[in-house]
Amino acid sequence: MLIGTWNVNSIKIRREQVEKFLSEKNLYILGIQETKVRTEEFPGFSFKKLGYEVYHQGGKGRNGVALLSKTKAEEIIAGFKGLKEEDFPDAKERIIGIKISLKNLKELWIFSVYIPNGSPVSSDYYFYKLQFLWNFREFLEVNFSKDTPLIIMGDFNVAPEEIDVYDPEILRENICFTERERKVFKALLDFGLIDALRLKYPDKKGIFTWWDYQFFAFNKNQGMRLDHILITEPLADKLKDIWVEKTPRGWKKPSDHAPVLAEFKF
DNA sequence: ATGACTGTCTTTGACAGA
Repeated sequence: MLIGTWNVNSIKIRREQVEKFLSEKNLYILGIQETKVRTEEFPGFSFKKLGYEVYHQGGKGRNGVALLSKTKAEEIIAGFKGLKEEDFPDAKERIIGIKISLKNLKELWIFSVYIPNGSPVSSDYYFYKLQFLWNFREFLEVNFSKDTPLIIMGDFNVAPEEIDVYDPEILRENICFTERERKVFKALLDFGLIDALRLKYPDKKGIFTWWDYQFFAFNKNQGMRLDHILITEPLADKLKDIWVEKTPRGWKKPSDHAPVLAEFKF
């Protein structure tokens, strides 16, 4: 079963690319980030006609997360499910989760998340990002355990390690690669989450999911690995392979992010 | 060279993104 995550940077601009991608890859589940439309403005019909159930939470012109699934959700979570919600007013535009039931796995939770960017470093917004990540860990502690089958995928806006950026010296303490962000991301993993790509390819260099629109960054493969698929231990031996699908980043009028796909044996 | 790109709205410039 193939699942994926893709920050599309506007579903209005990228709708046809997502349709094409879904048809070509026959994805079972796709998590989408940065739809940039209100909840009710999501073009659900385009994906329903391809056989997907559609779940979306968005905001006016920004944020917005969706899950497209071949299986109907049994439960849906939007945002932090009440945990310190007053401190994180945009959480419902950044976190969506569904519980589905599969033949060999009767309870699987899947999340599509879009962590705040946090730029500029040391601004109020930067500290909001750090607190958002920390609250996400608390949200997991309250609602799940490390033994729950969980797939948390999306744009975390953090490159965890030096091999996850094209040049750690140039980018050191730049947004998405500061010590503080990397520490909080590690703390999130300490809940019991595994970075699926590093489970399969612990040392492989040059794997990125985002490239700046400027500076011919994609042609030079000057990117960062900001989009992740995190899984709990019960799913580790079910992961067959995981990779970044770079092709859509080379299409005309691309998103600045490429999809990450994972193949599971469910 | 405080640049370079892209998408959105307060739209014909400002801003956010990463």
